[in-house]
Amino acid sequence: MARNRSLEMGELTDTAYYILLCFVQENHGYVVMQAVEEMTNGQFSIGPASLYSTIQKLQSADLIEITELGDKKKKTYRATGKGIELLKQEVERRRDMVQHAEEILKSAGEL
Amino acid sequence: MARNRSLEMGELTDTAYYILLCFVQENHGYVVMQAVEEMTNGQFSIGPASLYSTIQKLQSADLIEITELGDKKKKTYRATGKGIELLKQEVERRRDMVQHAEEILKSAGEL
DNA sequence: CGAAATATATCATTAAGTGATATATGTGTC
DNA sequence: GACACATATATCACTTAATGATATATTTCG
Repeated sequence: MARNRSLEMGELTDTAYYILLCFVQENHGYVVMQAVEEMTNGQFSIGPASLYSTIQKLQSADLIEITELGDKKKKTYRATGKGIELLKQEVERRRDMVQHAEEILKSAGEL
Repeated sequence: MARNRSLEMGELTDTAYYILLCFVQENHGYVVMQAVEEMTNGQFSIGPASLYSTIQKLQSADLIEITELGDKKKKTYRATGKGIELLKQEVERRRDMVQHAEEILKSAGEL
């Protein structure tokens, strides 16, 4: 859902949502690719190009931050307070999307 | 989320999701703009450019069909069987996305 | 050592979303 | 009947998001 200027608008695309979610815990970028694949049983996957370009955007928007650990060669990231807040908001928005659909499908006899 | 080739991959962007949802009931395209605005209390909105370009894509993918009514001047659309199935699947995917986030946020003490 | 997994990065391209704008029809009202 | 306003559809040019392909270190372990 490449919704235009989604971060500026306070919206997360599915890709950004999953990446931000993985950084609620301090993690390497690489972990995201595996974790999302596993979480969704392969339904959704994020490749390196999407991963690292989205990480840069999340960082610019101050939603994640680099957390330098002992060794300087690997980078780890963690969601900022602002990132956590946006994530919660976006969880809520998706919950609403599910509810909207349930109502309409139900009243059409499709559920 | 402008997830690339989302329709081919069997995924709906948020925009496509809401448009398809509005066509569970037979409706004019125009209704979508108002209904989404109202449903989401203005949080999410779809302009004419997004609306009609997405309608064309949904139609090409056989997810909605034109239903010619009495007067030939207005077009109404309705989700196809295939469209309803994909919509249900995408509702489920979003439900999962919410659940994934709840688990991680909860175990991080953020919920 | 050598292979495989881990980890990060960039380039060029495709797809999605949008702002701006145009146009026609319908409805009510003064 | 003229005017304003909402309804309804459409397209162009542009920006942003996502990706495929590819490259390159580093680490782990047999």
